[in-house]
Amino acid sequence: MKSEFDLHSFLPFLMHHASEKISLGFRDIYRDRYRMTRSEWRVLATLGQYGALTATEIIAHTGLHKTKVSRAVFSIEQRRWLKRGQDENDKRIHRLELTSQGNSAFNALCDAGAAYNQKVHDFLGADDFKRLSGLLEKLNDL
Amino acid sequence: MKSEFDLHSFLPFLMHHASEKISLGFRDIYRDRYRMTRSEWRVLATLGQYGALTATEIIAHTGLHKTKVSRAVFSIEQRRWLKRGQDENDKRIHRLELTSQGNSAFNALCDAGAAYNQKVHDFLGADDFKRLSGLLEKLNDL
DNA sequence: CTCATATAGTTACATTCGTAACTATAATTT
DNA sequence: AAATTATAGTTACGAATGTAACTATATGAG
Repeated sequence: MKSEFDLHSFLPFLMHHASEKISLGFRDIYRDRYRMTRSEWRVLATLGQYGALTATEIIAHTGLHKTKVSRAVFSIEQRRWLKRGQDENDKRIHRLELTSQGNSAFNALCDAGAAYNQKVHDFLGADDFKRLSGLLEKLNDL
Repeated sequence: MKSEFDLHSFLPFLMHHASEKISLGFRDIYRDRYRMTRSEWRVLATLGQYGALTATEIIAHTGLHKTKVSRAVFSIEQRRWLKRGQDENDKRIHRLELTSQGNSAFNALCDAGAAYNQKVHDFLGADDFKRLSGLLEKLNDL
């Protein structure tokens, strides 16, 4: 073992381990209720939160790979949870927007999500939760 | 949009986003140099750090799914980077241990990993880095 | 205006992944 | 000891993923 290298302070490991734990905990909920993948849930939630967006804007918000977004949009569209609107100025672009059914599903999952988030919040305590959120946001600028 | 629910304080999103950013940054290194997958790198690193382990112990350390570990071990074994030793008392178990070639590869990646980790460390600053590591470790007990 | 380059998004293909079923061995019960 | 249950690890198979190539449209240079 190299002395300068320690798995316990190697951020890619720590992050990935914790992230899997946290995201998989909530995944069970949307997977069991709606048979959604993680990408689909993230796209739904992003559209639910921000309203109409293009695929590229969803990518900017989520960091998802463009093929994941493309497939998730297709799949959510097939459920009739979103509709595509043509953009007048740029025919390459679709304005993606949740239908009322899509919004209902989103709202239902928000409730579950808020409850889940609260559980983590309580576990960490308000201060540490806030600190963690802040640090994670800061990493986005790396 | 539900008022109680905000993507910017929803931990599964924050964590996953940040985690992908951080782990993918380093993945380029082991992927380009050795054509390794993330699971393979994690298994290699775990064995490098802790010495001989069983597959179950690797799972305990990393949180990886058992099929990922099984496949990663097979693949690393094929590179001659690890060897399996039979356990005297329990024939189901293999003691997995890096060969000297495996250790060389691990050491080389440690150097790159330490450099990468340092970059993040410098970006966050020592205090925030330490705080973040601590919070991530705390989440393992959730 | 035409040609070259860039961007938005989709798709084909090969790889990777997760679930569930399986084999082999160990531990426990009766 | 035989039967049952539990554990370690592997594998088959379908689902999800990433890379690279592709289509369509837009933008910019000459």
